[in-house]
Amino acid sequence: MPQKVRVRFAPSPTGPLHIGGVRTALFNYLFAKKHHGDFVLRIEDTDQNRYVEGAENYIVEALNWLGIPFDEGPSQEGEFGPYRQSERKHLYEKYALELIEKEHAYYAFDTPERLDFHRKDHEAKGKTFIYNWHNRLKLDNSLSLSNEETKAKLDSGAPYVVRFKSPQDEKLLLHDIIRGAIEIDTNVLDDKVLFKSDGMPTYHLANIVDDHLMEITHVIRGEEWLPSLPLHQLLYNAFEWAAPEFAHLPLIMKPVGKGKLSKRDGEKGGFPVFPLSWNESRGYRESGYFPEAVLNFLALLGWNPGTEQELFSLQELVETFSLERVTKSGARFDPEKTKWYNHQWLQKKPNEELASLFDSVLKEIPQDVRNEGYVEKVVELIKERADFVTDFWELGDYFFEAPTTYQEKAVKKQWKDDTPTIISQLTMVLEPLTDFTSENVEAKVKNWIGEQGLSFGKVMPPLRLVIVGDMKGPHLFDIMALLGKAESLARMEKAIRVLG
RNA sequence: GCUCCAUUAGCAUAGUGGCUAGUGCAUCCGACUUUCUAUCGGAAGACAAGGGUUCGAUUCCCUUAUGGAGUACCA
Repeated sequence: MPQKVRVRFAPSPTGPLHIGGVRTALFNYLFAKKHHGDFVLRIEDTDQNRYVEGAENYIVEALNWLGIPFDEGPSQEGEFGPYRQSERKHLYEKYALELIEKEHAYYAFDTPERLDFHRKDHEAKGKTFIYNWHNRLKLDNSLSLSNEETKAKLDSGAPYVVRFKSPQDEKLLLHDIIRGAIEIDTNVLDDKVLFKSDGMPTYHLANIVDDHLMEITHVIRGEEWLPSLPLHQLLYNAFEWAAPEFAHLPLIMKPVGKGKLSKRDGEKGGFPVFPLSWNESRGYRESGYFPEAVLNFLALLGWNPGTEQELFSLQELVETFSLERVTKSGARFDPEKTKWYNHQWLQKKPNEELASLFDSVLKEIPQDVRNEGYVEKVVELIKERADFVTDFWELGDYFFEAPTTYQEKAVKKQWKDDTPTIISQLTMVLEPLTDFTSENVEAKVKNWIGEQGLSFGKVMPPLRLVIVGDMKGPHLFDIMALLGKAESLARMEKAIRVLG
């Protein structure tokens, strides 16, 4: 019977989740749901020095906002809890000892200062200090010391760490779902610390132990972990545990320049790098992005379905996703494209929903101009050219307030000596209309232009200026119809007074 | 420096041992009987370089270059 798929997202609560972390979470979620498995959130807080207040809540809130909640995690306990490593602290030591027992690990007493000295010393000579087979016997540890000496040190309470004894002269054949086979020579590996002198495990130990205990079947994480894969594989071997499958996701790179995407890029480029706001940094949510759009662009960053479809709902992503179709190389982040995704999702939203979102910025506008579905009709006309709900006001302010000023450049270009006369005559044409629909007004105006032997250019642009105050907006007659006869005529008369 | 990973147009990517290398964003140009950051139509633009293997390579192999990651008692 095949094992149930279980994946985990294991962030460190050292700050807000950034967009790369969110994508890792998303891919884990998609993979889990595709295979009807479990998505586990595990908080990797083994480094007390880097703990940041509020970061864990932030992570949970971000996942919820995006609609990719975890099945098990803190405050959502399953049978594999607890889900914070700090609360699992007591578990790890015995595994470290087991490895020492099996001679896959050893005690090391070297002080951080001493190691630092070695590193600096090597660096000065143009060499790299690696704590492993070639020098471990010259360093201060239970391999170089006799059993008695080691015991004496331990008994005296001397601080120690536990290091992994990486094997010598072995060729390790690793497998990654995205990258395929990876071969590595164990001689270049160093003896990583597994257990710290403060009594906490390092990431490496805690990670392997927890993944095993939590019955994780697939480890899907960022490419920055690829160099740790040999160590992790070796640890599974040492414990004689079956290793999960691994998939290392490509990194998300800066829009311009070198390196991976960072918080500063967002500040420079004026786009969010966090799902939710964090202190001064605005999040995608606060910038007006829909969770659907964020999910959508994130999914297509480093993954594609192999078809030309670009717009996916979460459900469609779950159905279509596969790790085999994840790209191998880093993906440069394109903030422009994220807007396009939001634009697309905005078009899909019902006018009613958009209107109610828009309504909240409209609270200063008197109720009587926005009753009877007026806002919905406005939204219908302007949404096509909007990327965000927050664009609506800029795009359609004239639906709520008559122009108080007229765009200068347009006035210069469009407002000729005879324009006031034309507009004035036009008011008289429109005055008797009882059926003030877009089609009817359009027919009347065009007809009149024809009768007068005028050109469209002489009438239409100034008329737009008069109604809108600017040379923008959707089809002019749609605007006039929605504003209504009284308001349209009032604006025409006002413009004649103001612009003369 | 060392180790590992990658390399199709400005960006994200599809794809193939052999027809004009496909798509989206961005760009430019047209159209919508003259608004537009919308829509529609069109255009331009790529297989990093050099060696092999092969009848033939963007596709397979090697080298170089470039980019990325790691190299902590951080994750």
